[in-house]
Amino acid sequence: MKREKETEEKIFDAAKKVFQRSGYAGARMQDIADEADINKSMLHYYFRSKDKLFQAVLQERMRKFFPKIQQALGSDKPLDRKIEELVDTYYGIFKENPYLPSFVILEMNQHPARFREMVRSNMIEIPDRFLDQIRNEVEKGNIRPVDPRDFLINTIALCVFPFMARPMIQQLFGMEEGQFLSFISNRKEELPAFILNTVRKDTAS
Amino acid sequence: MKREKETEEKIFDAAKKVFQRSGYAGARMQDIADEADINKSMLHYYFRSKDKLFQAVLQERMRKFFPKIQQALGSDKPLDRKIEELVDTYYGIFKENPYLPSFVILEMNQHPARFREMVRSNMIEIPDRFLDQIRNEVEKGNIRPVDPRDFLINTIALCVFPFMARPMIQQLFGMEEGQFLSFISNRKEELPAFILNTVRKDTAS
DNA sequence: GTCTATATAACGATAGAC
DNA sequence: GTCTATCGTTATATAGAC
Repeated sequence: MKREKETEEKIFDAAKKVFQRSGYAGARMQDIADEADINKSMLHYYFRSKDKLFQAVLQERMRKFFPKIQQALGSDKPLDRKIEELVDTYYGIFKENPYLPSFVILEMNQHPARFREMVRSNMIEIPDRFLDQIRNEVEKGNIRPVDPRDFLINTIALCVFPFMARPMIQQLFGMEEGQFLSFISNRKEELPAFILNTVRKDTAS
Repeated sequence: MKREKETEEKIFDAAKKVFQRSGYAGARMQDIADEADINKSMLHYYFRSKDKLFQAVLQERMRKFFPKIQQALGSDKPLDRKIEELVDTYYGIFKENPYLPSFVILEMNQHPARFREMVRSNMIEIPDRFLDQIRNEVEKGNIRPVDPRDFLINTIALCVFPFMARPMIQQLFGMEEGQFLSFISNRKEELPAFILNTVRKDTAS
């Protein structure tokens, strides 16, 4: 039957929405049922427990997004093009999933063991090609001597942070929704330069 | 009596710890009581409700830390010295409050209205002196044309992000606690350069 | 598979003795 | 002020009719 798949999917989509907005502890099974417009019992029928449903959501979110990042990091493009592509990837993700960054940060810190296990079991790791590329650029003298891990953290931080800190940014700078979106959109243009500059070589050498 | 203040303080300290680690929704009054080694009823005797206790904690956290940031931003130091001082300030705070960044992000996104009201009522804002300073450096041609808001976001992102993403960083790079701390400590030395470079002027002009 | 009704446990909060 | 006992609610989860 078609109905079967449909119900499970409606529940799952609703769960993604609610868990991302409220986190595990803040989410209510009833909220998810309401969001899916489905009887609360069905949640247990399809997923047994809140914990199981959450695990499924977390897993799906990770499998959907990390590979995209990994792919961008692991491509054979030159560094400047790679960073542009990475910025594009991040913005594409967050445009449609604005709660994703704070959700990941929340669950990562709340249940670090569960989170790490999920990273490990999904074989999420930083492509060697990227780390080697940075070391290579340093050796060639194109960028200044830098720990590749620092550079990666700089990159992700500059991409991700504005989305996580959105409420504070809007309050401090008096932005409405639309103003924030256009600010973010403008920022995107500057972002590759910000990122690459963090490791740009001193010219007064 | 001395006992009075002591109990209230023990509760408050425990509440800070538990709320920062677990967030509002994830925190349990019993956990706080246990952490304080005090009867659960006392929590209500001194603070009436979980919500009131949380508000008190959130308020205290904000009043303790934001002024330090504001002071660093608003000083009359030259930009490079100011950034160094700001990095110092952030690291000083997070060294003793590792859960603070993720806690703020969590509550900011979970209860944006309450958060904004608290920002507003505590008159937390970005010192004009800082924004003017950036505009001035742009005009003088010392840094490249940049929205002061972008520069501020870059600064905070590069300082704060590693503390929020700690579990992921440790997992991806296979770091133990000690290794993370020494990584963070090394990073601190590079940070002012990373930050200032994001807006450094092109030399190929 | 879907619904209603209900079991069961957890949690915030209060009453009342001391 | 501090404790024990307990109330009232809400949350997850299950039983059972259809």
